Amino acid sequence: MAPRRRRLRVATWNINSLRLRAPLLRRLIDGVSPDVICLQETKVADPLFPAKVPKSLGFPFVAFRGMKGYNGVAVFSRVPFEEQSDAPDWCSKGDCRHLAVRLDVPGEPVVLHDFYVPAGGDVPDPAANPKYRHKLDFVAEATGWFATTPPARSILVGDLNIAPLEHDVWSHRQLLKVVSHTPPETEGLTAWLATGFTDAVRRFVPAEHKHYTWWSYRNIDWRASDRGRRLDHVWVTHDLAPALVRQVTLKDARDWPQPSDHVPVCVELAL
DNA sequence: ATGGTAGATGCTCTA
Repeated sequence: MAPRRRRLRVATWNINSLRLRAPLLRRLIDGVSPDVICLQETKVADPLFPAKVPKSLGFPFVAFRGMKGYNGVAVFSRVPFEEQSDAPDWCSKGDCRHLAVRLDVPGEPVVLHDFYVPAGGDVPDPAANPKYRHKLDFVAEATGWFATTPPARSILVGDLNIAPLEHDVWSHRQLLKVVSHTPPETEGLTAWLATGFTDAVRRFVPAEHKHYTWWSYRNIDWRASDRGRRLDHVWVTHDLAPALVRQVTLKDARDWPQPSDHVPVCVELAL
């Protein structure tokens, strides 16, 4: 029997509270018909995880890692998967920022990483700001891990909290000293990418085009001021790059009722 | 140079 090609759509979204915004997942599903949804900032401890939410939306395969109040990641899937347990506890903090699963797709499995990188606080000085130091350490540790465990047939998504390119922010010059776009962060993220990945979204959106996934709640009119940043990413290993079909960034999600400050990003592959 | 909003939590932290 000839192997059947299969389209795989993977969406990533910083939902900023799963329990509060679960109703919005219907809009995400109607918008991009994802096979897999990776969430960040679920903000729910595991014993309180709303298991009915993914089931009722038609996603029977679920993994989650959460804690009280902060952080938290989850994967909802229509495709069977096995959770990988060999990933490190980044920076030994046990703070629920990563899940890795092995998707049971036609052919060899595809490994999917869902990351929530620390935001890093306000002051871009690792000596004065432990949150910024943690962020840089986290990225460096992930870079080291992928460098010594070279990834293949892998997808890495998530809120990486860094906008690496000049046109991933509304003003490159004005954000060079703002956490999310400082040289130590963008250089760190570039080194992590270089452990074996390609930036899937930028294969479809030219580097000279402004492209954002996050707009602050603190702007009265986010669309008019358009002071956005591209903090949410989809990377694929080089062996999967030829399979990339399209990307969709659901900018309209920023205007959904009671929105997250991040919008979903979805990538489709023809495996 | 400043402050603006949002969510979980519980007299404040994180983003």
